[in-house]
Order: sequence, then C-alpha cells, then structure tokens
Amino acid sequence: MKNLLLQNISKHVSLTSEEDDIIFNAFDKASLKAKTIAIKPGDEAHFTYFVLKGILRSYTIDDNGTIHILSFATPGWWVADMYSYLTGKPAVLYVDVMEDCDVLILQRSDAERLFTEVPKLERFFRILTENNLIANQQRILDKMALTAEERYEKFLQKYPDIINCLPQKYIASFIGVTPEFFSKMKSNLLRKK
Amino acid sequence: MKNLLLQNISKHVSLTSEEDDIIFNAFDKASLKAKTIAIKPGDEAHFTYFVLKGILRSYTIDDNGTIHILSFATPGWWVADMYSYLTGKPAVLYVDVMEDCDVLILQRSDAERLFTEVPKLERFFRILTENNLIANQQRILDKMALTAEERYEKFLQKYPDIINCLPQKYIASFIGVTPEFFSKMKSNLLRKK
DNA sequence: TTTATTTCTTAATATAGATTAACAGCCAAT
DNA sequence: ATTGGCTGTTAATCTATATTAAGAAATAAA
Repeated sequence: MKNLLLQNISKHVSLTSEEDDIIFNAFDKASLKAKTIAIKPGDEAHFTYFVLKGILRSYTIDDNGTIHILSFATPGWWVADMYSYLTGKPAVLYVDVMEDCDVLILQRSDAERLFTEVPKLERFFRILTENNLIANQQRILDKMALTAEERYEKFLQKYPDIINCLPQKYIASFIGVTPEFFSKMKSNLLRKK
Repeated sequence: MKNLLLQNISKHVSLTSEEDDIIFNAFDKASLKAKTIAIKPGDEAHFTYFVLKGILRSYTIDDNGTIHILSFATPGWWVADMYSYLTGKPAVLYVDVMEDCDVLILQRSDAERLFTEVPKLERFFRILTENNLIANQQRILDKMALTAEERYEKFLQKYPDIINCLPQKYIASFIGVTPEFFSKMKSNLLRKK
C-alpha cells in the first residue's frame, strides 16, 4: 500500500519498488503543531515539506505589517521557502501551520544526491516545478488584468475544497485585497445574483 | 569557440563535446523580423526560443484591449508560451518581436528525447525552471506588497541594461501601471531627488 | 523636408480598493 | 457567566492608480 508521497510521484514518473524505498528513506517525518511558525525570514530553510495531514501557508509581511499569502498547502502538496531551498541562502518567507500537520521533510542536499541516484526523481521535480511556474505566471497576469471579483471567482473554481476550512481573510490576502474590501465585494456579489 | 547557447548551459552543468553536439543539433535556427508576432493565443506553440540576437516580449491582452507584459527576452534568455510548451495545449500568450531576432528553436518533443539521452540537460532545465519560479514568486509578492514606485526601482536594479532600448510604456506595462501614471510617477521621483 | 504615427506629458476627473473606526458574533479560557 | 480575543460586517473617508482628453515631442514614413 503506497503512501501519499509515492502516489504523488507516480502520477508523473513510474518507480520500481527499490526506487520507492530509496526515495522514501530520504525523507524525515515530523509533526507540526497548529499556530506554530515552521519557517521565518532569515532561517536556513534548505528543505521542502510534503504535507501528509493538516494545512500550512506561506506568506510575507510588508512594512505596514500586512500579510500577503503566497500559497496554501494541504495533503499531497509541497511547501518550502523556494528561495532558501534552491539557493541555499536565508529564507525570505514565513511558513506557518494552520492546522496540526504531519509532514515529510526532504533536505536539499538529500534531494541532490537522489537526483543522481534516481534520475526519474529529478524528472518528477522538473515537472512539478514546471507546473508550479505556469500557475505562478498566470497568477501574475491575473493580478494585472483581472478585478478582485474575477480573481475571487477563479479562486473558487481552483480551490473549491479548501474554502471551507479557511478564514475568509486568508482568501482576501491570497487574492490581494483587504478583508474589509473582500467582505463588501462578497455581499455585492450576492446582491447581484 | 562555444556559442551563446552552450555557454549558457555550461553555467549550470558541464557537458562533453559530444553532448554539446547532440544538444546543439536538436535546435533549429531562425530569424524573426521586428514587429511580427511569433506566437499568439490558440497557436500550438510546443517549442521554446533561445535568443541569440534581438528582443522579444511575451504578454496577454485583456478584455479592454490593455496589454500586460509578462517578460522580455534579450540575448541569452529563453522565451516560450510555457503553458503551451509544457502541456501541449494551445498557447495563451502573445510573443512578439521588438527588434530583429536570431533565435534557436527547441521543440518540446526533441527536448524530451534529449532529457533521456543527456540527463544533464534535464538537470539544466530543472535549474532554469527553478530560478524562473523563484523570480515569479517574488514578482507576485511585489505586486501585492509594493507601490508602483518601489516596483519601478526594483525593475531598474534588475534590468539596468534593457531600459534604454525599451519604450517606457512597456516598462509601465511590465510593472503593472498605465503609461500615464508611470509618466507622472517618474516626474514625481525626479522632483523628490 | 514634410507628413504621419507612435510615444510621452500634463491635467481634470473618476474609481477600485485601502484605511479607519465602531460594532456584532463567535469561541476559548478564566 | 464573563472576559478577552479573533473574525466578519458596515459605513465614512481617503488614496493610489485608472480613464479621458488634448497637446508636445520624438520617430518613422513618404
């Protein structure tokens, strides 16, 4: 019985059971308590999480103290401070725990060793990164070309499953508006329909 | 004497001269005339360009007819409609030619064949995509957290070389403001200093 | 050189979304 | 039960940026 990680990887590349083992053993397991901060700016966060259970988010805090959410991570998703993970420099993001989590942890150094040992894993991460890149490009264009309302509707379509377990001010932050404006916008939407 | 492409790849992985040949031969060469459209939405654009000479840009046009520039590409850079290139579906972006270009063209099918033949190339593209992803994540956060002025100053620092060969309304479009506002903002900046 | 086209500037007006503030509802802890 | 802290709502006011318009400057075309 494959675990969530191997299931996830096998969506893009097929592994032998030896490869399964090599890969799985490279990960550490950890539990993270809700309302704790897993990564903060300045940390040497040279690892990535794979979420088995719970929810995390990544974000920055600007000079006014406003939070800007970059991503949410639910079971089956990856989260990291990609900058720190990929460059080996200190983190620029916060990652915190919204609901108690079980995660698998992959250190960058182990990932690099694995890439040579199991080239198919390098392929998997290439594809994962490619898909992530496309999504981010679209998000840049959406922020420039769409209204807050349209971005909200896209969000609803794209993440229908996590909306319910998310305070709505987090959705506001993700799509790039204040919670007050978001509240008003939502009631406008209801009135229209 | 290595050409620009192989020089570029060798920044991240080191190739034997046979690998150099295999890779270089997988590319087609083409010249593109200024003011022509290389890719438009709907095209089956299952390839990526590597720029040897000239400048291209990628962008979308929204419902109001406004252009939103996603990227510029100068010699040594890659451009594609990543969505079409990676998924094999029709393009979503425009790519057009700002100055007469010489480009190398890599078809996705050839890239995939090469990845197996020369795993180091897969590594190169993984790294390229990773770096691109980091830059895009930062751009998302910048659009949410920074003012237009701050985004402009970041742009100046990041792309000091291409500013001069760029109509300023293109810079405005890249950082996500109208040309009128950009003009006003620039004269404010001058007055301040 | 003259004309035409595109780009840039300035200014008036408009608007999407931010800010501030006050209040109501909801949990969790005392 | 009551306090205190989050979260969401509503409303007034404010601001960064958009829109519209018109002229000036620069480039390209004739």
